[in-house]
Amino acid sequence: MAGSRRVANDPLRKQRILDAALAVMTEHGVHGTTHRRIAERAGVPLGSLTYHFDSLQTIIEQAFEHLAETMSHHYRATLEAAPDRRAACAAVTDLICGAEYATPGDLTLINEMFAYSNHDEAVAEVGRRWLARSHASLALHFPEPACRAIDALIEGWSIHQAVEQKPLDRAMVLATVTAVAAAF
Amino acid sequence: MAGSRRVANDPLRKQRILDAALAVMTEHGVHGTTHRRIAERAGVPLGSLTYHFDSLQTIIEQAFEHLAETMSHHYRATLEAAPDRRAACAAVTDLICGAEYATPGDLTLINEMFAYSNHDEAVAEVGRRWLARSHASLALHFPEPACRAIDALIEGWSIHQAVEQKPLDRAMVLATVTAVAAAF
Amino acid sequence: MAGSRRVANDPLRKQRILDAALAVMTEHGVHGTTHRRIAERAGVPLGSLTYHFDSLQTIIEQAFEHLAETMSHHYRATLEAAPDRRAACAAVTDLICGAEYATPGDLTLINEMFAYSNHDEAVAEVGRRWLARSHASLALHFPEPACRAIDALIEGWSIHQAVEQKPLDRAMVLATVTAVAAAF
Amino acid sequence: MAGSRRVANDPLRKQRILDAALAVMTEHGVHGTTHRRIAERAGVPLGSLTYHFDSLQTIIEQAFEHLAETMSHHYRATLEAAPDRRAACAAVTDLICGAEYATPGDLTLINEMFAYSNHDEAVAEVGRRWLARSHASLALHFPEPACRAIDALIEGWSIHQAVEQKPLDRAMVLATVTAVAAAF
DNA sequence: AATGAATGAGATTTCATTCAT
DNA sequence: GATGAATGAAATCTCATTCAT
Repeated sequence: MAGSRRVANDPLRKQRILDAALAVMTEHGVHGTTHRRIAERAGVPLGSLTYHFDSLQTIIEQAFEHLAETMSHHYRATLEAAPDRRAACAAVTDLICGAEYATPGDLTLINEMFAYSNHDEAVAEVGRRWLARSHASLALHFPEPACRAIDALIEGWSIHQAVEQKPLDRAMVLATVTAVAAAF
Repeated sequence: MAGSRRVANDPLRKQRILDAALAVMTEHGVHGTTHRRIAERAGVPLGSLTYHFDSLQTIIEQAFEHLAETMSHHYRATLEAAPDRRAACAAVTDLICGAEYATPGDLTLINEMFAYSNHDEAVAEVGRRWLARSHASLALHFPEPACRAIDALIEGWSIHQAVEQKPLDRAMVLATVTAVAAAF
Repeated sequence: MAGSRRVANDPLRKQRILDAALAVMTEHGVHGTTHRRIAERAGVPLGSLTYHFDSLQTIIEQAFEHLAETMSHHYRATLEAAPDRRAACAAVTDLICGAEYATPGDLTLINEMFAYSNHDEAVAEVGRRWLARSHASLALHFPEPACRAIDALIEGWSIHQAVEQKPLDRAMVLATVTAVAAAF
Repeated sequence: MAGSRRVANDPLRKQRILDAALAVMTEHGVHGTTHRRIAERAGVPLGSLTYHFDSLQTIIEQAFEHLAETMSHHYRATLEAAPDRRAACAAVTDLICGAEYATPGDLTLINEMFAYSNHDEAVAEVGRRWLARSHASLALHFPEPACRAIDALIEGWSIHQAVEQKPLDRAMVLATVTAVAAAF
């Protein structure tokens, strides 16, 4: 009857669930993330989660995948927009210091993701892809070893900001990035 | 003799529990850490955990505190042993690359700790003290801005190693550290 | 039909749980009332209790609420059926002495409720409403001060019967009620 | 050596424990009474409780026994001091209304005791003795049936005061007691 | 005589997941 | 296709009681 293909009532629901999952992980950490909290946050019925996703673990994995996707794109776009290495150094500095690159909540999520990746192969793969893409984006402007160092700075300072809850000294960051870029 | 002072049957038990907690967190992450797993690992009965600690959260907090303590000491000792800045750069490189500074398991734990610190004020404080002590140790050899940059490199590369599961290029690390140290 | 309204498999379950809770409290007292005992008595799985009720305390509160409701209704009906004050005195005497008003188990429960009300605000409110409704029912036949006195007799003799485990002297009760009614 | 008879270090400790038990029961109810809370309240070590008493139940039983003893004595003394029936009516009214007879906490405890007596034979016996002694004290002034009625008023109004948390109308109480005394 | 560390049984509660509708 | 009532496994935690000292 009428073919069994039907359009979902709420085609954005899966995405809404993943966004809610990220919000819950930001607030409560992976260790405090439950079906119920996600459902409440997303404003969808509880059964909807297990209907759309095999398990909580799957939700977490796909949520992190979505996060990495978004971040990597922004990262890529920012670096592609830089005309030369000097501009690229400034762009990286913006990525590190700027709240528009990553809100405090985003920094929390990145920490959660890298921590979780040690215990979940799918997320580990997401993390590796993230690093590879960052590396590729940086490679538009910097030699290979500088890419690795700059990427470490980005990760490291993300943690520092999350822990210390205060902004970085922009001049110091720019000087460091520039020095590292020039070292190779 | 005749004194009425009671003595613990197993005076090292608290520490054994904390060590077990770290082991469980390494293997399963904070999200997979439970009383039962810790008790089994420590070889103590379940009730022992809540006899010695108010809650699982308390155990996690004190375990991370213990971890930070140990790491900071090693960090400090390594830098104090360096006679001059060149030696200090090499020492930092060892800290970053060397498996004797931090086993893969330790790297996992550090990730867990910084992730958890976003959701637990006591651990946040432990994280801040960790950063402050690292900074102080580095300040034995480097100017203030360089300390912050080097520290970010340490944290960032810790994550990279944990995610990529492969050793860093020692020469590249040393070159980066040296360049950063010279930049200020 | 075809409606998407979900329907409880066992719509009377909540009430069954509350009834079971009262039975357990009768037999074991509030201090011996546990989830397990209630679940067993109600013939429902343990998880069902916390699915339907936030906590054991909530179950106890709602169970007492249900008890008060039932009792108050019977009380009201009995007094409304009395055509005049003489009949009302007889009715009150029946309420006090008659096992059909309150079984020994009910007397126990009433004691439990008033005792518990000193430690739980919700049950305290239930107790106050109970008293107010008793008072209103008595006020159909007696002047205000007599209502209070008669109500005290009902409560007091309930306790006596529960403690002494033997029936009251009906003539003495009737004489007392009549004397109190005439005193104001 | 030196004979094994020794004087206890703290001969009042048993009584201190029983007093603490009553305090805990007043605040938390029998259902919230634990060894630990009693020990803390009494300022004695935990092991002291099981050293002096066989079980928690024993402590509760003896505490209620002590309560009944104290109350009965006060009751008896008050009624013995009354020269005639009129004075006895006033004395009973004082017992019912006066906060010096029973603080709000005492009323709570009496409720707890009668509730608990339905589930503990030893306390049931204490309750029966209490009633018998009250009866005997009242019998100094009133005929047998009046004693039972007056006693019910005392118990009933105790509950009312505990539930309603406000004082009784003394004149109404006196009028009721007088009327009941005159009825037989 | 006295204690408090220690434990195991069991209490409350949470929660991923199942499944009838 | 979708839901939320329902459940059982397991999580956290409490506590009476034991017992080495």
